[in-house]
Amino acid sequence: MQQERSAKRRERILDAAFSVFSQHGYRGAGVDEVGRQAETSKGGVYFHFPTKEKLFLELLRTTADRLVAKVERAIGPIDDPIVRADVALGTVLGVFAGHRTMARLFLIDAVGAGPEFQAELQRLHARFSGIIAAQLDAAVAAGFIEPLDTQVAGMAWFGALDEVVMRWLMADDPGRLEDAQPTLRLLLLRGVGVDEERIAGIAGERR
Amino acid sequence: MQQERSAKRRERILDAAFSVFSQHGYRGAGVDEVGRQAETSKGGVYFHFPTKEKLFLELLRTTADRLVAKVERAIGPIDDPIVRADVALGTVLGVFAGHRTMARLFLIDAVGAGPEFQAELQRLHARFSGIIAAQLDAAVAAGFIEPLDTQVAGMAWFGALDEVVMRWLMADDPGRLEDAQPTLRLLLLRGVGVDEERIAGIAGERR
Amino acid sequence: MQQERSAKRRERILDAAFSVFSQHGYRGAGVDEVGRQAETSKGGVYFHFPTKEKLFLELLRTTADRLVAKVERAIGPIDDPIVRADVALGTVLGVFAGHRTMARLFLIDAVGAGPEFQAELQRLHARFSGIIAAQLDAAVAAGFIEPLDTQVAGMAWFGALDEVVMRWLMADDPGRLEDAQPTLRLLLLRGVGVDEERIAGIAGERR
Amino acid sequence: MQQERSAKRRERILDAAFSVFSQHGYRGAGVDEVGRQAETSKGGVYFHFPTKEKLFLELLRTTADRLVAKVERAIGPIDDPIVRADVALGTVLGVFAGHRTMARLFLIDAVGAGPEFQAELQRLHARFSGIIAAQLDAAVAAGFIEPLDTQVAGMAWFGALDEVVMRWLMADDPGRLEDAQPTLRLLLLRGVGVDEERIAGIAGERR
DNA sequence: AATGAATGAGGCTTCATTCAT
DNA sequence: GATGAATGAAGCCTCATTCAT
Repeated sequence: MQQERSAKRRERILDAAFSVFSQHGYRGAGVDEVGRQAETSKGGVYFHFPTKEKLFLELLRTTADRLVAKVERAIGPIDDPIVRADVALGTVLGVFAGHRTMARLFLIDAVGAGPEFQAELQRLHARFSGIIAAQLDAAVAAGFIEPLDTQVAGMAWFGALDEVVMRWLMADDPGRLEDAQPTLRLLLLRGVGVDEERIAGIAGERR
Repeated sequence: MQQERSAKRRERILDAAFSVFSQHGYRGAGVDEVGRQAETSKGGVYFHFPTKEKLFLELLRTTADRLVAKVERAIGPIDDPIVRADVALGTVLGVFAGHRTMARLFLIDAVGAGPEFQAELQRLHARFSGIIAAQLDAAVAAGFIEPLDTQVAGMAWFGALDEVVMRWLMADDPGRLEDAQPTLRLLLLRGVGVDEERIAGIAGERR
Repeated sequence: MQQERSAKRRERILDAAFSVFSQHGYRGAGVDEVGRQAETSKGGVYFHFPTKEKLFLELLRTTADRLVAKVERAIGPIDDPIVRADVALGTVLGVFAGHRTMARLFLIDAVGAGPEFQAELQRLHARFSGIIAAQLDAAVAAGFIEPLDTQVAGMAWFGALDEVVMRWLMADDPGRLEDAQPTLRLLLLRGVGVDEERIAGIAGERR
Repeated sequence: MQQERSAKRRERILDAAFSVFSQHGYRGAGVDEVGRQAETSKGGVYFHFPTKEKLFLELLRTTADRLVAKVERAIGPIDDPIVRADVALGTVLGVFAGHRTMARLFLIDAVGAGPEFQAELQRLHARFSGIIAAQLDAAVAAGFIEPLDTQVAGMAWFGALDEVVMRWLMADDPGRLEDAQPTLRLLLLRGVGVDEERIAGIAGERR
């Protein structure tokens, strides 16, 4: 019973931390504020997490897990690796579009949290570009596209997505993030060598 | 004479600020440390710059100016817009490759420096993606590629570049950044619809 | 329990602030020193008061309240407005005589604390001279003295008192402040037109 | 020739110091600002005065000298000590009325300038109240008023004047300082025992 | 478990003073 | 004589962390 309560409190703190870190960055975020948003006290936060940095790390890990899980759920039932890559991209785009603050947390820095944290962030980026790269590898193996450096391609995909989202985040008059998707899809799929006909097919399905 | 000395000192401070901000981010950087690296005192920094934020802003502006100037010098004598875009990308890549710290400053964000700074950073990203977009517009006008949303394409190019550089920056064993260029070029040029033959031509010239 | 402790600490800080501000003036007082004298840390002070200025303001307000209350208690049971005025003056004189530092805080100014503070100081002076003026008004109404500008008279009384106390505060060999009271009383009462006989009566009572 | 220029520059610095100290108090005044208002540099100030405190002290002394000289010039041709006292008071009032800033410098503190300065300020107050006391002594000797503690009376006079001026200085809507003079004169002269008839005579002359 | 008071290192900034030119 | 760049101590304030209750 109390365990439950405790776990719930922990969760509330993570949620609050998410919100605060997203808005102020690691260095700018205050533990006080996290406590306040979690409807707890500063001491409460320190009961559940030994350190501001550990709190951030855990936050990053769990949030990343949720996001990766969501992507994997989305591409699970799909066979065509090209479509899988496209859906992965679209899913991430969609999540970010719906959660501006999460986007900031992931895409905007967290400089100042020490090397341990930087490593975690890198791992996160690597997971996403790795998912893309895996689909591209499969596409190469299936003969759908010519061989290429899929690692770099994965990074490029993720980076392109990242920038578009970031600019949208910062814009005064954002418009709809989804409007950028067709161009992005065309650019990226064509970039790795998918022929135009197939792209048109994919675009058609998901219109 | 003194003016010269003063100007030189100012420059030294900017250099030091560059280094310190790059390593610790805006919030994490200390004015004390900037002074120390500039072989000056804290007060010396404040004689030349009224505020930590203003110092950062000026740094950003002047560094951006230098970089943009370098890119424009590089593409100046070239006519073919496709080649220009490629050269612009290559130049930025090269500069970053030679200055890891500058790359961090530009690409890793600096949450906590206030909205004025965020705006400046956005302007910077916009300048670079704008340069790309301009070349793509010219290429469309010249009939080299099919029409597309060049704004989004510019962002995507810059973002792809950004991510590749970032990952290289963070890698334990970086390898050579230039090795990623052929893949990136292929991906991006093919992505906007440049035909493979022309890409091969460009790649050949610059090999 | 904790509330009590906290309140007590708050009080200790106010006491310390009182002492430090009195000795160094607003600008010259250091928050560090306030903490030290309160047997707390700088942070402790800032836990209870958001700002040096707010601390000063609160100090001023509460001390003024106490002083006014004391004066009002002293004149409460007295009917004759002339006597009331005299007692009010005597009370303030007595309090100052017993608390040199408080006197400095009230009478020596605190340039540099911002307009909000200046206003509060003015309000304080106005309260005291207002109390005097009220008694004089009553005395006029009762026909004990001729009509006169009681506002100016109140100021003059307070100012005369202020200067005498100040000089006593600053003197190398202060002597007893109370020794000045008979002269002051004579001067001020006669000044507003109280006849000598009545003055002698008052002076007799309180000798 | 150059001596003249130097002396003139010194004078300009004193003038500027006067203005700056008046506005910000001792602690709040900046040497930089003094230099700027004197159309000189900080270094220039330090060439003429070894220290901020010495500058302030000299300023105080010379300004006081001027003021005392003015008072003495005003009362010089007058014989009746009562009138002399009254004229002295009126002169000071008039000067303050015309120079709000000077008034602040003299009447508002200068806490924070160290004991040497406090002593000087005291000396200044003592000079003025001494002038009054001297006239009162003469009046006693001449049999115009009954004997009394003229030291205390002098202080009281100066203090009353001080407070009235201060309140006028701080008021939102000051009105004319001179309007307070009749009440003040009546209060103070009657206070020391001048009979009403004579007061009426004095007041009549100067109306 | 939780609270919130307390701590103290460290951060940005100001400013009196010095000194090379 | 004068300038203004430079110094560094000191000031106000923030905030991660600890701890008595």
